[in-house]
Amino acid sequence: MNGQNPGSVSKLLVQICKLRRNKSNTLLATAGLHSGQDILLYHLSVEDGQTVSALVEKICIQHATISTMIDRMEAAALIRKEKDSLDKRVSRIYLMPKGKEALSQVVHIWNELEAVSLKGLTTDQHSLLAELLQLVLKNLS
Amino acid sequence: MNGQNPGSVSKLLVQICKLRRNKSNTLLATAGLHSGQDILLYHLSVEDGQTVSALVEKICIQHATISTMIDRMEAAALIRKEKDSLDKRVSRIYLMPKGKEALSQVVHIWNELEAVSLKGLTTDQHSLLAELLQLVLKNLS
DNA sequence: AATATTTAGTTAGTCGGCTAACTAAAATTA
DNA sequence: TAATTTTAGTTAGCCGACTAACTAAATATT
Repeated sequence: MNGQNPGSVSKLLVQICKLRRNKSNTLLATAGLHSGQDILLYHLSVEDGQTVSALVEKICIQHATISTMIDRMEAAALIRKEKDSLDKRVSRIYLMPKGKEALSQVVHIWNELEAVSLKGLTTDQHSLLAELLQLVLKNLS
Repeated sequence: MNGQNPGSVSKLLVQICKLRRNKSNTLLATAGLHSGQDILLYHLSVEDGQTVSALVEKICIQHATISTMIDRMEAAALIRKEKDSLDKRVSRIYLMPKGKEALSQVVHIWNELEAVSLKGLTTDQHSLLAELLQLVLKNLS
């Protein structure tokens, strides 16, 4: 199944994601975060007070998933959930001091992960990889 | 944070893995499998009757994770767990008919995922991508 | 105005993944 | 041989992710 041909890109992706995720988790743990919470905080840093639905779309996650996630992050004082005054169906999520603090560490963690992943690659290789991954991303979308 | 530079490979990887995983899950569901169970079955197809520890190493997973996974897959009649007669600590895992049947679908699913992911890429681009991902994988190992 | 439909989130239940703490058996070592 | 250490798996508890079924509120329709 794996002779001289280019090899399975899927398998490589699975392995890379597993390793990347493990590394990310251990780093995020030092910031008191769990896997995926970094992304939620990031989107709030771009725009605070977003609705749950808006976050769902940006993170590409299910309503059910983010719902419990938000509850846990609120319990951890990272964020705050508040009902919208006009539309009582919607909830808006706001960053809390502890969330902002974690966020500053998240940036470093992301930079470190990126640096480790691309160690030894030339700028051209980096660009090429990004381009090719863009194509793959488009194919899967 | 994201100007004209090559862009974050990490972000691309995260998005790709999320989409790939979703596609994989829906396909695997048609074979009666859950995420990750395909890989376990594959390794058993390479060598049946492996110990739990051997599978742990090959799949790069935690003992605890595979333990419950095996129980569930045994309950689903995909595999069978048997205590080794010589060393009573170890358990050996064997493919069951239902597992073999699912396996035949897994091959097709993997091929389809690979094809979808690489649609539109030339052979050169495919090779290049695999090479670059190999470098990233090595960096993360 | 009353009914139906769409939209926003939540809850229950399942699965993969992890860590930490544990049992049991084999292999070392004193 | 008896005590210690290592090895193999399990269990409990947590988190992210999903589907399916649900509540509640706003909007559309009749």
